[in-house]
Amino acid sequence: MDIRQLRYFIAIAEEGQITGAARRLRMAQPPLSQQLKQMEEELGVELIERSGKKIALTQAGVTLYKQALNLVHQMEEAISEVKETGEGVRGTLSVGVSALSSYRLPEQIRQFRERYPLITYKVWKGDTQLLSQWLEQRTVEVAIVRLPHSLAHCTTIPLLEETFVLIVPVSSPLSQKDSIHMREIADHPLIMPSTPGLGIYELLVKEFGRLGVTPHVICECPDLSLIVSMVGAGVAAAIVPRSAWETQGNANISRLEITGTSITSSSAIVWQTERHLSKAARHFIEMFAPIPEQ
Amino acid sequence: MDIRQLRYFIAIAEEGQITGAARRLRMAQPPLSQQLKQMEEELGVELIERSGKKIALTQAGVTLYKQALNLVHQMEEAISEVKETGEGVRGTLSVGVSALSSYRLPEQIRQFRERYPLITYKVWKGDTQLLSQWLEQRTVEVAIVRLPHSLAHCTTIPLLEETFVLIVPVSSPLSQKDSIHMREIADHPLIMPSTPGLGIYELLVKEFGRLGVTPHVICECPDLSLIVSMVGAGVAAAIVPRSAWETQGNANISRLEITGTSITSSSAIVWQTERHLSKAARHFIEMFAPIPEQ
DNA sequence: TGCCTTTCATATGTAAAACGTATGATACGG
DNA sequence: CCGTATCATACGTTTTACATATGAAAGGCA
Repeated sequence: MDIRQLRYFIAIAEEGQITGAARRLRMAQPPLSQQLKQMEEELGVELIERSGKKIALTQAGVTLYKQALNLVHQMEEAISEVKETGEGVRGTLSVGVSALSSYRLPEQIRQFRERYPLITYKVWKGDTQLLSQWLEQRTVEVAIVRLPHSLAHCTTIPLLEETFVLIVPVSSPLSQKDSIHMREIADHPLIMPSTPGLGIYELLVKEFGRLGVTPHVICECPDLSLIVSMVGAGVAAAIVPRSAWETQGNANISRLEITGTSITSSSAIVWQTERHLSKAARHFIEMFAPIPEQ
Repeated sequence: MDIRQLRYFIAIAEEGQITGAARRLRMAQPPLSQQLKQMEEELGVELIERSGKKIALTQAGVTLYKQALNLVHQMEEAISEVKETGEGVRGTLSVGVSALSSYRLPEQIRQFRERYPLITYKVWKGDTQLLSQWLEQRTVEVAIVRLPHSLAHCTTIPLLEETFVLIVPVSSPLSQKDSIHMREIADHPLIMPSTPGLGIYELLVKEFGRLGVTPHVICECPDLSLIVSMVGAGVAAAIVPRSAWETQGNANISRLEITGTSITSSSAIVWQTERHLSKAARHFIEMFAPIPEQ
């Protein structure tokens, strides 16, 4: 018993005759009679009542008809779901994010969902070491990290570059200003974003060095929302990517533009070069940038 | 795409390799690879990731696996349901009853349900003319009537014979007695069961005639429960089959054995001889008596 | 590293199954 | 009563699923 035979039976049941059903199925009548007979033998049940010219469904026939409708429908549903999954319009996307990139993910997912509303997500958050492990084990297919990173065997596509801003508590005298020179920042206690393996901390320290000053770092923290909380609580000021301010900022915090420097940071989307990318992941990446040929 | 291929894919997914799946399916490995390839082409989707020796399901593969499990299960359910219907352990049984037999039907159905709990019922109640029409149109498959009847082209199996009893209101002086002679009944006003086409009325009248008396019939009624109600209300006495008293009797009614006669009545189960009987109907009939060969 | 084993893919032949054509049997309608 | 329509049977053809033989490539082990 297979789906083809179920389709045959549906046609027979709905046409009320074998000849008509055969016409509808664009096939000859004898093989259809033959298939019907075969089904009856396989099931050990009469499916139609043969009284001369006309046929009528037996009870078993009615049962089979209902079931067949259902099964054929389900089969079609299944096929289209598999196709959609293959095309990446449905499926599960596993994304790893570093702590310093995670705050942008919700917006990225929101945007992606507009185009591919059937995709579901698994989001993992961890430091570079964990991300590397997850990429290796295929726990995640893609990761979003801060550049520069130290992930091996990966293709990296940088996302939008962004400048840094200084966020300060509104209680601070600095909150009266609109901007501040990089060199001047070194005079104030600072909280710095820092995650093992991520280069932002080194990048900033090197830039301070180029300007001949040493920052007064009172706290390193890998979690941006925690940094923002600390600033909001009046602990100190912090240098953070502009988008971090835009998404996490609140009334307790003021933002100062940083002058006298041109350092930027960018997130990047990363995946293992040699391994297979699901269509969903491919689409996700392509939302930001074209994927280079292997 | 058919069920067979779904089974193949389930084996591949669960074994994690094609060779092992082929072993489990008791077939050679190449045709299985071939079928898998064919499915992928039909769906336009990669189902497994080939990285050398090992295989892993793609997202589309996972989707298909889940769907396949579901579909194969549903197919098996459907097949067994159809088989059960064909064997008459499931299905719908349409029964017609004459008014004079209907009061026994609940017990018959209760009994039948013990053996075939999956059967559902459609019960129709009407006079002989209607029953005949219903049998003809296949509105009902079988009918239960009082003998003798006048149904054409039907096979009749008599059920248990039963004698008649006289039921009287407890307010009647007759209720003091245990039995009464048939001839004596003619002295009292009577309600008689009577349905067009059913022979009970004629049977009883003829019996009175044989004894040289004429009954004093003040009411003819085709509905037994109505007769019982009337007796209970003190309208008159009534001659009814014994089982009618047993099932419908109540505290307002006394029963008297009838002596001086040996007339009996029996219900019978009836169906159209030349037409197909569903297995459910066949089993229902066989609960009471073996079905004669055609 | 090199060899062996395991696994998947390809090629080709064979057996089975589905299908089409031709034809016969039977019932319904004019 | 005959013509037409429908289902069943018989037989040949095509398609397709399967088996065998063999090649390619990757992982395991010395």
